[in-house]
Amino acid sequence: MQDRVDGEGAAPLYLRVRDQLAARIEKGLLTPNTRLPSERILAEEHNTTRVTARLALAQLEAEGRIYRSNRRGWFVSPPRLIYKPTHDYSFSENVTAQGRVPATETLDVTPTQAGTWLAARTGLTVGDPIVWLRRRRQIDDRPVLVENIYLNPKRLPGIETYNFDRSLWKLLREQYGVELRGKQIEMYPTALVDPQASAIGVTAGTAGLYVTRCSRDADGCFVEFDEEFWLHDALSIQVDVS
Amino acid sequence: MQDRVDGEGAAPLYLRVRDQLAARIEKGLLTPNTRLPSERILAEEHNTTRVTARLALAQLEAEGRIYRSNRRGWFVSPPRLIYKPTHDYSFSENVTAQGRVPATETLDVTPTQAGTWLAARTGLTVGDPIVWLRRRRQIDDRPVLVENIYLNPKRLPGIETYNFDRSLWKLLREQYGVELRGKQIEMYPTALVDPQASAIGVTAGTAGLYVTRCSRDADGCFVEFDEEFWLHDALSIQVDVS
DNA sequence: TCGCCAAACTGGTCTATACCAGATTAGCGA
DNA sequence: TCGCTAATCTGGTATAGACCAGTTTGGCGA
Repeated sequence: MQDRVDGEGAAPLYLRVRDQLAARIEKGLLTPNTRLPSERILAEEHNTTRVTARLALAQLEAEGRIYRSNRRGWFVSPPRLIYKPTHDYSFSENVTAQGRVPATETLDVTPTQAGTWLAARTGLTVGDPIVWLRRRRQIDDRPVLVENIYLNPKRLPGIETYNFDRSLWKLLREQYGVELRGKQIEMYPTALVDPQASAIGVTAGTAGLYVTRCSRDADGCFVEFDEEFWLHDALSIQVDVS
Repeated sequence: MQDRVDGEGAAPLYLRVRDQLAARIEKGLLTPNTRLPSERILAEEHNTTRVTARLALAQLEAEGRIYRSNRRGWFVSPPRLIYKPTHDYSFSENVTAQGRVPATETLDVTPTQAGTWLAARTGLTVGDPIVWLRRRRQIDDRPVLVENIYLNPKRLPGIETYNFDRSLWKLLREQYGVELRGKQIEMYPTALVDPQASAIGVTAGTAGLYVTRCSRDADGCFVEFDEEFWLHDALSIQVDVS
């Protein structure tokens, strides 16, 4: 009731809080990966409550300008990684080339069999052997994606014995002479839910981008199916067609 | 305090509400474009408050399973439109081919000049003439995107005199003999903010997908630059590479 | 039957508060 | 100096209301 400076066409309070924070970021007062004032402080600064402060923060989060680290605070998002899913660049090389520091962790390697879902997308037959690989990848110590990779052991015998904390693309090329040719890519924005949200260390419901990629070698033989769950603010996709 | 059926590892209440709604949708009890129970009803059904009910709804919205219509209620999302930005399909044909009903409205046509931002992305020089076209496109009466199109009048003389409530791609081909060749596409998830949010009729902060496309003809001459703001649940992107 | 208006209903915004669990930090004791 | 503990701080979840501005609907009157 106290400080209604606004005229008739005033924006909602939470958008004004948003604007004030956005301005601080644009002016460079808040730089990438620095912590924002806590929700309680923000609420106090604007004579409002945490609920409203959180609305403003959620808005900026949806825009990809800030992100949250579980119970540690809100941070300014770094620039998006430019990602060209049609290229064979390795994640590590791509991240490094953009002046960032990549890291990869293998979460799990399991030999299994193709189910109906995978069979329909790869052309395999249900029951065909598959090596299922789960990895988490980071940029500058921030986990930005988890992935499920389904490898074809018929084309890649002994693949499960390798170490996967490096470029898979290099491994395929150097050890198996694979030249990837055909690729079908599909992607859409969606929220990350468990188990992927937990694996990345974010709350279920955090905005993400779901990307799948089916790769074949020069003979059209199925090599790998990749399913990536990205944080929505971590990347910008580029595709060039000629 | 009353109905804590949960053991020690119970999920938060808002996720249980989410699960119950998600199950109703999956079972087909709630079909695309039908209205969900109101927030107050949902809160009552689960012996909780609107705040918690809204958390559950926001979760499903982030997943792209439901959408909101301003002060009318929450509705089940229809399937995503499959969209291949590397193809020259017209929006109308693509939507029709998937059994849906498309519509296009021209919001604005303005002759103007290229600014630094557009010049950098198109190879034009600052000050070059441009025809700026704004359109809104719908699927089954739901607005799903707004777009800014920047046309090159040097390559397309008299372009501003046409009606744009139809396929631009057909217009270019039939009236100007344009065969689009080179294309640079960039996209990333972000929230829709004004003026795009208002133009689509959603609240600022609604999740979206930002897509830009720079098209050239067979001679490499710049034809059009397209900037699309999609609702995040309305589309699935597919790219095939060979 | 038709058109209008008021009531009822919807989500949008907001206050004020509470308790929890995990992360961080300050300080104390070995 | 080092390591541990306890206090403090953070966001996560939740309650219980309130008022507003559009949308829809029901009923009344012409």
